[in-house]
Amino acid sequence: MADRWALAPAEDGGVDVAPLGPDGLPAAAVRREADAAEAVRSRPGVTRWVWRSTAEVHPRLLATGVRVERCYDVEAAETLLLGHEGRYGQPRSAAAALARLRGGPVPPDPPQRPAEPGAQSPLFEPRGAHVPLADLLTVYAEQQRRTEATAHPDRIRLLLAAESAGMLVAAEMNRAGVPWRADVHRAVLHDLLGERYAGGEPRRLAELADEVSAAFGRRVRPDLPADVLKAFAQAGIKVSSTRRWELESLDHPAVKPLIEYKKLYRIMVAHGWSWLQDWVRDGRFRPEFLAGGTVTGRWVTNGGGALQIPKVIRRAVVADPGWRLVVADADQMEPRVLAAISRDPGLMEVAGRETDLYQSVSDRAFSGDRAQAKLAVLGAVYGQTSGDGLKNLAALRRRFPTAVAYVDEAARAGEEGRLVRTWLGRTCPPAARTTDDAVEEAGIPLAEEEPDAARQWIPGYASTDARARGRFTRNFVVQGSAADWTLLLLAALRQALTELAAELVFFQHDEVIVHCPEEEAETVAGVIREAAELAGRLTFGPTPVRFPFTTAVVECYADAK
DNA sequence: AGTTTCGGCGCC
DNA sequence: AAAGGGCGCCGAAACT
Repeated sequence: MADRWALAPAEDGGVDVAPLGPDGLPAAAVRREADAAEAVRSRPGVTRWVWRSTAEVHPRLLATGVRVERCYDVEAAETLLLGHEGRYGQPRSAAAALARLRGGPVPPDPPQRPAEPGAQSPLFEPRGAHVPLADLLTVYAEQQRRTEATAHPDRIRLLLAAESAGMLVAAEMNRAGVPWRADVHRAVLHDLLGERYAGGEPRRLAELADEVSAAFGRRVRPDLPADVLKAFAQAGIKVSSTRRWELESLDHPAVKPLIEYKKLYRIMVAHGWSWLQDWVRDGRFRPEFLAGGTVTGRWVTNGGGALQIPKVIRRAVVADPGWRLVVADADQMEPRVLAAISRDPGLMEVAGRETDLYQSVSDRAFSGDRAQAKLAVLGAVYGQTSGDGLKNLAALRRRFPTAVAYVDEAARAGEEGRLVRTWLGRTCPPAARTTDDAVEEAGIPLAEEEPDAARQWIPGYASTDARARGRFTRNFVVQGSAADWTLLLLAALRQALTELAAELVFFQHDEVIVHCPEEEAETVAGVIREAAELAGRLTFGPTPVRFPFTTAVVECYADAK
């Protein structure tokens, strides 16, 4: 039996701790201790810490170098369990869970804190009310009961453990930061945008704006869509937006400089000099990674746009001297996950090899046209409803009927308003009904004059448009099950890296970056591959599907592809 | 003046 | 070639 302890910060700045028995209840009296880090450090035999919120506790442990093997995050678990029970949108704090148990008024969750440019990752984040240890354990015991009441308690247990592991990894990555060379970043910006005039736009942007204006024969601001649309209209060209793919089809001399301007302008505003000022300190880019930030289980970042770093800017991600970046990408993750969850015999067979899956699919169903095969697979996963995608989808269905039927069924379930789950049981929010219905169902008393407060927590993706919702749930089962797998991957990787100096510094859906001493790099690359296969077995059980990674050992992120 | 929404595009 | 899923971010536009 694993050695489980619970921990809750006390109001006097100390911490309450208690050992837990197999039933999840305290096996001995609660102890008040002065310091959370010391309380953990002095109990190296504990294999899992149960606490309210990893974001609240873990950073202060990390600050003193204390390592936690595993945790159970009660609020992360509450979010997942509520979703599984079809009660998405109800307040998910431990305090709210306790209030529901006791039948008292349920406190709303605190509002999401916006990004704080320049701030370190949040250290002593109070998000959620203080909950005494005894109350926390009441909630925990009830969560265990709810877990056992599900159709697949083993999967839910794994999901809760994986999500908690994700919380640990996120906190550790937030502390580490991404190695970032501000000088290289500035050089890239200078190359792309030219020198900056005081108070004005950079030289290259100014030149392109002049070219656009010259082409139209009047002054046009290329960064203002309304101005651009008007200019095209005056030139006798009808265009409904200034999206790039639409502009590209136009025959007009302004198009080329306009597209170039928009590309560079985008880089300047999203990852330019002010971004550098805000988010990079002491050689590290410090975004705040939020595990479980989306309904599919994908992570998000709060601030810094860390999951959208443009390719050209990756030049600035450089390992420390004597260190390397191990950049690892999962190969064709989504179709491999679809093979694992649908158990389609043909797709499992091609996913059972480590070779390019899209090529294998195209050999079997698309006469060797890899691009078409890839479009067909992604179209099936994303719910493509028109164009070549439909024709390709038919070809895919003939050869891999069980796989396509799996996502079709997910789409149908979504359209009919049924719950849809990932492999481990993360659950898609139910379809939106009217605001009033949803409010009543959630049991939240709401003043008549506050309809906006209700709409606020009805997620936008819970669309009332049945077809849009079908596309969402179709994608949800694949994207979400992939996220299940990546959480287990991160947990396994974190565990395996403890013996090394290496640190996980970046994670983006199907890609990880480990920063490590040069001599550890090959070991790390192997560790990632092993973690991926272990995660595959843990997540999906016995399956022939393989989860290969492409790994590159580089000094600079931009050289990984 | 402050807050929310929109348009467009970066990443997967 | 065409426009399907998930996000975050920015400035401008559209509001209170």
